[in-house]
Amino acid sequence: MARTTGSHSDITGPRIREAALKLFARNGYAAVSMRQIAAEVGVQAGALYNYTPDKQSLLFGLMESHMRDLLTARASVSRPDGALAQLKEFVAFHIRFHLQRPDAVFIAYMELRNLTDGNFAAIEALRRDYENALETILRDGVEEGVFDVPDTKIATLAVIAMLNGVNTWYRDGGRLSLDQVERIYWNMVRKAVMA
Amino acid sequence: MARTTGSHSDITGPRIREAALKLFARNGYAAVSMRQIAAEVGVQAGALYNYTPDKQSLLFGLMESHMRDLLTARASVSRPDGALAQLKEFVAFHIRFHLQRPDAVFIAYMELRNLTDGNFAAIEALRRDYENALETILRDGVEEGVFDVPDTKIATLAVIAMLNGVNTWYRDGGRLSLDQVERIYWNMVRKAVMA
DNA sequence: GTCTATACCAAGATAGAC
DNA sequence: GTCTATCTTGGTATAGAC
Repeated sequence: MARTTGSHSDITGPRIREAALKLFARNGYAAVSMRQIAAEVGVQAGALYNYTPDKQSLLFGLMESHMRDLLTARASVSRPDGALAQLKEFVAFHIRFHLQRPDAVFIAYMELRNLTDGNFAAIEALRRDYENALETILRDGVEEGVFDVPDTKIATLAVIAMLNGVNTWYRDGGRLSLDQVERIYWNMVRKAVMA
Repeated sequence: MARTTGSHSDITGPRIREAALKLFARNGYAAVSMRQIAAEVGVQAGALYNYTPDKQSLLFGLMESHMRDLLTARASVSRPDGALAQLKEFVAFHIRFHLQRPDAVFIAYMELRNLTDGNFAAIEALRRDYENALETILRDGVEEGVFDVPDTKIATLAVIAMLNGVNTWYRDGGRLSLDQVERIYWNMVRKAVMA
């Protein structure tokens, strides 16, 4: 949809971010040009620089928003009693949240190496915050005697790695419903860490 | 190490592949230039084209070699009796093989989107072969009654995702020895799929 | 087999008109 | 706020001398 000259500051910004998200996820940050992003939005390349100082900031903004959304969403779900119930809630939350925004998830861990050092550190700090939420649950469960894991840090990374895998194969309308996927993964996670 | 004019066909080829492997893993295929690879080897950019028709072939060659190495290595390990013992052997094999070549592993699944369609299909076929080896073990175990998983395909992907996670954090000389890592992951995998 | 030189093109980013 | 035009840099790949 080609655009003509005019003023659209209120909608162009978000559209640039949407276009960049989609293109970065599909082709990779380094392989996507500012001209491609502009074409997707329907403006000329120069116009992008009214909204971002440079390409790197565009990438960082996308990743930072994603991580903050994740932490905010996680902070606002109900917290049941007991480590087992909390782990179940975490698994459900993680799967649903990540399946709802596959592009952002993909970027958030495929494009880490394309961040400048400072930006990388900022994203890593947010990621660690999220991992710590899960590790706390696992540690509590070990104390309660309901979980048995020799190393909570490694168990944390293992569980997250397993859950992230869902994003590589799940498709809406596929063989399994979201509820089924959630149940299957919850069972594997539960058994893996149970005493 | 700058090089002077001369003939070095027998060593330059492998060195180009090594340099490309390292640089692609560190910075990403799209972000690495042929000039950078040449500089790493110590030749001029034009000389690379005596060894590869283009950059894409260089990437594909690296990924294909890696996948073939994986399948060959997997085919040549001893196959114990019983699904439980085979799963244990698989976990140990997978962790050790992948930790021995982190750069190739990283490329093999981060750079899939930079392959042309035909090259992508070839790599995916090899990957499926490897996944099928694990799925066969899980199916056998379910038949034997030693495993209980509702869906062997998903369990396969979940186990591989969990094991691949080791590559993101393990470092030689770190807090845990390779044997410890192997034991911890084997315990989680075993419990996750056990009846 | 490698070099130097270069053709050709596309990248990120900026300037100034409207 | 967006456009057109352009600057500058660096990309892949090739040609031809040594």
